Amino acid sequence: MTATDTRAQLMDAFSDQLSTVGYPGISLVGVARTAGIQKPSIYHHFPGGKEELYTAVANRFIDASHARITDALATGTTFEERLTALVRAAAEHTGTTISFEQRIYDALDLVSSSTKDRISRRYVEALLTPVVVLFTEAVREGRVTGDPEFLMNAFLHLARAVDLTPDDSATQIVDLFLNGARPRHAHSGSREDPAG
Amino acid sequence: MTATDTRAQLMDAFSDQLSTVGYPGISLVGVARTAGIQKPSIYHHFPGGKEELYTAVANRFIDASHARITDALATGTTFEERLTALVRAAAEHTGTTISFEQRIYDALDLVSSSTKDRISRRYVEALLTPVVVLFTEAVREGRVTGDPEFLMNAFLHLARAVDLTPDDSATQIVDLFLNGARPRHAHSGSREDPAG
DNA sequence: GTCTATACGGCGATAGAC
DNA sequence: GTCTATCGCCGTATAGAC
Repeated sequence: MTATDTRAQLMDAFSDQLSTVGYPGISLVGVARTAGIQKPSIYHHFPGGKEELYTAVANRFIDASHARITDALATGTTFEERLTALVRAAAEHTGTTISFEQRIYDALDLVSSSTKDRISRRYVEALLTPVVVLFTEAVREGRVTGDPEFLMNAFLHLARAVDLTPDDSATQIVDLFLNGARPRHAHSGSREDPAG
Repeated sequence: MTATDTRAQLMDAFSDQLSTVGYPGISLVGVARTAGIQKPSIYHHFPGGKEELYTAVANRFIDASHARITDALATGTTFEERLTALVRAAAEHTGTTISFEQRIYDALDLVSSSTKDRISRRYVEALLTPVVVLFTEAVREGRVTGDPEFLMNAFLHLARAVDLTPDDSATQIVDLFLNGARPRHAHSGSREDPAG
């Protein structure tokens, strides 16, 4: 087993514990055992200990999410398709339990301020800014109205509702975001007729 | 200082720590010091220790939130006003830091299954069911379309976007929820190309 | 790279005095 | 009701052998 494998296994184990118990609840001895080594060996791969392990995991998550977002934006041809792909991308790292992304975010106030600043900046640049850019263009093209930052914030919050209704809720959520919950009067409705 | 005061102060201190560091990160000695007593005295008021303290705090939060929701639903005369009041009620316990409600929820997987079951059931009955009922009636009356549970879930997620834009975002969020982000009058802008 | 052994502190929880 | 004293466990982190 090469060093890279052990390093990756440590990050995997740390991620699992982060998802379930959160940063303060993580036990490094449990992380080490899951990775098949003893606790002190962690400090060979991550001399900074728990916080360096967190930094590595957070950065890896941000990079992976950024790639998913970029793919989602490149995949869809229409605006709706891009939004749907974004919701699905957000759903990928949203398990049946607590969101991994939420745990990453929660831990920011529990690490050093330099780590917090570094991760926060990368988070905004890699995950939020692309969505803001998308909505800025969409507003300019007249597809949606409103402040792009507000739209980004609202859309990402709404997208987190996807995990609880696994059917085909991505399209439902995009439809709700674009057209609202109110029944559409008259023509061009892709929904069923309003009752009562 | 009466017993009730100390008990309430312990719950306040526990709530503060729960908001900032989450359940596993809470230190009972810190909770005791904040309440002005020593650690062992906690067990006089809460013989069950950390978990009983959590149960008390969670139940108090659920009761207070249920009251806020009931008030919100009673205050508004129109459907929109009720939704706006709900968003504002949700924003009341959403500080600049991490949501207290999220911390309550996160801790459910870290306590005994009986506690989890009890809190979860009260949570659903007191906080989710009233919103489902509201949407069930709204669907029947034709104000909105869709599955009431999906609408409840989407609305509550969207309502959590309120804290980051403190202006008058409650009405913005309700407007987005009801009418969507799409411009309502298609002839006002250049929408010659509805596709990507 | 990984190990054994250990230092040092904080944790929840208990016993028993007052 | 609150205290002092203490138990046993687990936490991160380090030292040093191999």
